[in-house]
Amino acid sequence: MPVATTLTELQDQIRARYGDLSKRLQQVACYVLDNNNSLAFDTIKVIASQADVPPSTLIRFAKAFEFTGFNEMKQLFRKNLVEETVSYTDRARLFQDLESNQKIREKPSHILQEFARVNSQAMNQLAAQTPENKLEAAIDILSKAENIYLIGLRRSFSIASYLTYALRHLERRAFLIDGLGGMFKEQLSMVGPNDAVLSISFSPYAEETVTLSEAASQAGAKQIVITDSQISPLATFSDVCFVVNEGKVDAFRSQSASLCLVQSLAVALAFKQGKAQEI
Amino acid sequence: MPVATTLTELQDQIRARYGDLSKRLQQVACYVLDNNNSLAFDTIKVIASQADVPPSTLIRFAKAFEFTGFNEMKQLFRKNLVEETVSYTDRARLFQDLESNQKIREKPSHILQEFARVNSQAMNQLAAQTPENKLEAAIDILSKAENIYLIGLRRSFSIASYLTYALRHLERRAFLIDGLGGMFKEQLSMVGPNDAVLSISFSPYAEETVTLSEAASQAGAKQIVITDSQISPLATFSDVCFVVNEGKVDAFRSQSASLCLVQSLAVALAFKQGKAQEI
DNA sequence: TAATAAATGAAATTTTTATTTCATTTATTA
DNA sequence: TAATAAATGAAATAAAAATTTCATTTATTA
Repeated sequence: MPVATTLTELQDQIRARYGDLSKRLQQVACYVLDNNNSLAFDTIKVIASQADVPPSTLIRFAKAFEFTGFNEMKQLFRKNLVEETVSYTDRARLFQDLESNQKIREKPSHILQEFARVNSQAMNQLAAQTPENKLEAAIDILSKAENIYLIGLRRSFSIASYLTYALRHLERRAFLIDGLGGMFKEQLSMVGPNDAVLSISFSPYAEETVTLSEAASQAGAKQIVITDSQISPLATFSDVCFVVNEGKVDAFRSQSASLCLVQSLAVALAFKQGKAQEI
Repeated sequence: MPVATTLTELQDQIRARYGDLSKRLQQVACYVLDNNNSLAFDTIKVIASQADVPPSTLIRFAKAFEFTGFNEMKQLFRKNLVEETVSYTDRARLFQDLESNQKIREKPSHILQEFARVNSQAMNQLAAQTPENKLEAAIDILSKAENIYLIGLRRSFSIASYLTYALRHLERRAFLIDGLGGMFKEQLSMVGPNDAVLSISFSPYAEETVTLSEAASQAGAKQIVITDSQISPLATFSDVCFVVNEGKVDAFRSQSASLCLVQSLAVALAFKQGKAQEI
């Protein structure tokens, strides 16, 4: 029997062989099957005392399932725990380590596959980590705003322009600050306390975005921010701040999670307005 | 200031004191705020090398926030990860049971979760169904084109604008047809046989996109098309046609798969050009 | 039941990890 | 700019972990 590479696999193996294990190993098996978090986090010593066996038995157990040591087995539990929440940055790095074959890494289909994988993970993480009340707060701001200004430059421009499109379809007064004709400031000059500004900016933070956000903040407008770090310069002015951990393939940062967030906001707003029409 | 007892508390403290920290400690602060999973799992050595500081700095950081050592701080991250996983699982189950409950279906967090799920599926399907040779062909066209014109209106504008941004960063001569000043035709008037046109359009197909594509085709330019059906009007003129099946939440069609495709094209092109710089 | 094999656990050993120390660099202040 | 303080990082040390060893117990079988 080959060594298990996922937690599910391992659990199946344990159940299959349970009857043949010695008394002590059965005791370990029970603990292992029922305490995933403990296995992921605790040291051998702690696990041993909780499962009421000596440490050496744990190592015997791991070796009985073809692992080179207890730590190797432990990795399955960690991987499993992380899968639901991992920042895809870490995963991508891991993948690089394993996948040293340059020829394969550069194949377009492989890149597409990697992006799909990485983006899935990033979006699921976003969904798991974004608290209900932040979303509610953002939607509340958007639904009450007289005018909504969208700021997103360079890399973030596409996201901002999508949201503008969606908001317009919801018949909201949405204005995309695009700096056409160099008129950044002019485009925001009418912003007031009844308005909302949604800014999107990722490192390296576009200077104009920060300046404009600050200006809007001083004008008393409500601020929603989408950014990539808790200490983004934009976070300071924000009423609601979404920190999005985007996926990466090599050095290439994705945008999917941000797009997903923005779409969700638009759809939730549509429901709130009772306008469930197509976007 | 008392020692933090939850991750949120710690994050607040870090943000509050960020400005007063030394350069190295700020560097640690950034890493700590943005890499929860790494903090929960990795050893000091690993974290230190990823944050690019010596191990001792990490311990200084922990002590600066009143912890007795780094491990004490680490516990907050572990606790948080475990709690998060639990609530995530619970939520998922809850929604399955109550799928028909309108109140829940309209909750923003549910919408976000649904989009994440649906988009993951769509992207993975895209990756699985897009043949290598189509990708190769598209990249070949892009890499040989003298000028690249991007057409995407309304819903597709954000995707087109993202690709324009990416191509510009790869130092390709990319031009976004945005119809500024009503000059659609004029923007495309210079297109010739050595150029490529990439059109993006989904049902209902924007009339201008179809017209422009046709014109470009007659001018002898290579055509890459991203659309949602084999029988899209654009498919006719195309040299390479990607059919993307986007995810939907209720009637709301997503864009993630298209974005994923477009990013993959850009990255693959970057590799081909040997310019693996950040996009 | 005696002889043998398998399982077990305490303790020693090895390995890894966290922490401290201290010489050096960098920033601040007089 | 000299003097002083703060910050830094390499390397030593301390602590803790994982693993192995081996004497002892328990089970198996001739």
